[in-house]
Amino acid sequence: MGETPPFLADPETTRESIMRATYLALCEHGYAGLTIQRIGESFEKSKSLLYHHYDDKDELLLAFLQFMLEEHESWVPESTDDGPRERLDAVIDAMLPPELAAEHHGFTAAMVELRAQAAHDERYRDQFAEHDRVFQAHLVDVIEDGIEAGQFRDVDAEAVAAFLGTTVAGAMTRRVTGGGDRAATTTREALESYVDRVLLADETEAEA
Amino acid sequence: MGETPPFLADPETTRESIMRATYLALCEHGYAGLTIQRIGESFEKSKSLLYHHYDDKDELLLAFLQFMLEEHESWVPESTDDGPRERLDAVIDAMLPPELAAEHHGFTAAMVELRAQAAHDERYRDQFAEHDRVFQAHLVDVIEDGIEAGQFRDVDAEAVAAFLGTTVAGAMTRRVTGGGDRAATTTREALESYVDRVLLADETEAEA
DNA sequence: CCATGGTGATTGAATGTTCAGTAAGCCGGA
DNA sequence: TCCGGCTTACTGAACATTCAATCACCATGG
Repeated sequence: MGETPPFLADPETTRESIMRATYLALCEHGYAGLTIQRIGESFEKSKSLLYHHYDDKDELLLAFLQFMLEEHESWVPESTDDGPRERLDAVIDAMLPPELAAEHHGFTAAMVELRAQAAHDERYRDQFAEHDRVFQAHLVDVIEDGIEAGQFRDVDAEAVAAFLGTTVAGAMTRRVTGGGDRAATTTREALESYVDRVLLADETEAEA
Repeated sequence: MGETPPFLADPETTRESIMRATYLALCEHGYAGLTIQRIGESFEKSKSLLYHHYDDKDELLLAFLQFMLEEHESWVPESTDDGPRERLDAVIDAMLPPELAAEHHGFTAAMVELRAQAAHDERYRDQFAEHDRVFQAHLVDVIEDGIEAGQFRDVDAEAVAAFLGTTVAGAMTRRVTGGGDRAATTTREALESYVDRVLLADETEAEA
């Protein structure tokens, strides 16, 4: 424990340092076990300083989600070198890696917990709605590029992206709240076959 | 607010009454806002009596989940009259109704929150793993019946059921944590088309 | 008279939040 | 260069609240 994604490795401002501490505390204790005290313990400065920068715990966590979303946006490799199919696989891989490393597990679990807060808190709901929009827009991009490149069938990209996003969200949730990794791996296989069927059906139909 | 499913309508034992109170409090306040006090307020007897019947809050909630699962099992209509396709649609409808009534919304949201607890609590994880098993077994039943009846293609029922279950879980989650009902309705449409494609492909292939 | 079901007041711990105060930079003027 | 005032970063201790859990006590039927 103590690993962070690269953009959190060596924070330069105090706020970045707080984001890092929040990340670490979330991974270690989950949202349910997250207290200001615990964030303070992963923080080189004092606990009360958190209140100097953020009004309250919720504002801090919302800011954390916003921060992660922004970093995530500026982090997507955008490797247009590969073909559309490879790019699509890469996106799914990023959200649903075949083997969930121990450190990633804590963070994934915490994100599932955080998302659940959206069920009764509008601010979280807005935040995750935006997150979903960004993720889905990315999927739409990849799919439409594939269509223009003549590699994918001329499907409704929005609809396919929404479906993929929903299924991936379900698999992420199940992976950490139920049957374990098997839920994720079988979902990946099923998605492969779905993509084959729906997006690459040209060849399949040609075979028929 | 104040509506309950039929099996909770008029509790006969004190324990059933506690389950009912828990249900009502969960719908009204969500898991995040659920306190023993609030359960007590939806309960005709006193709050301390809860501790007479359950050791602590967690035991009560776990018992509640177990209770809901058992009632749900004994509640499935098993209408074998309809065809396999109709039965499958009915199952999906039950989990993902096209219009989420206000009262159902609170309960769905609470279940999403409750499931998120499984991310850091093994007892909840076991509970929801069992829930998923039961639900998926039901789907497998319907699919296998459809295959035997010659209405569905000879697919891997386990795999298809797992995929459906995951997607439905994702849609339920998104419905209450993000984009609202649109996530659920588009997912339903996509699932329809998936079922057409994967399970009923005989006719489609015949057309080709 | 005691076991079972039930009550209202109380407590103790956890935790978010505040606050008075210190240290450290910054800047314009003498 | 040094000084005074001003602002920002930061701290430790205390405060206020929430909430699960308990306790002493009551009632009623067998």
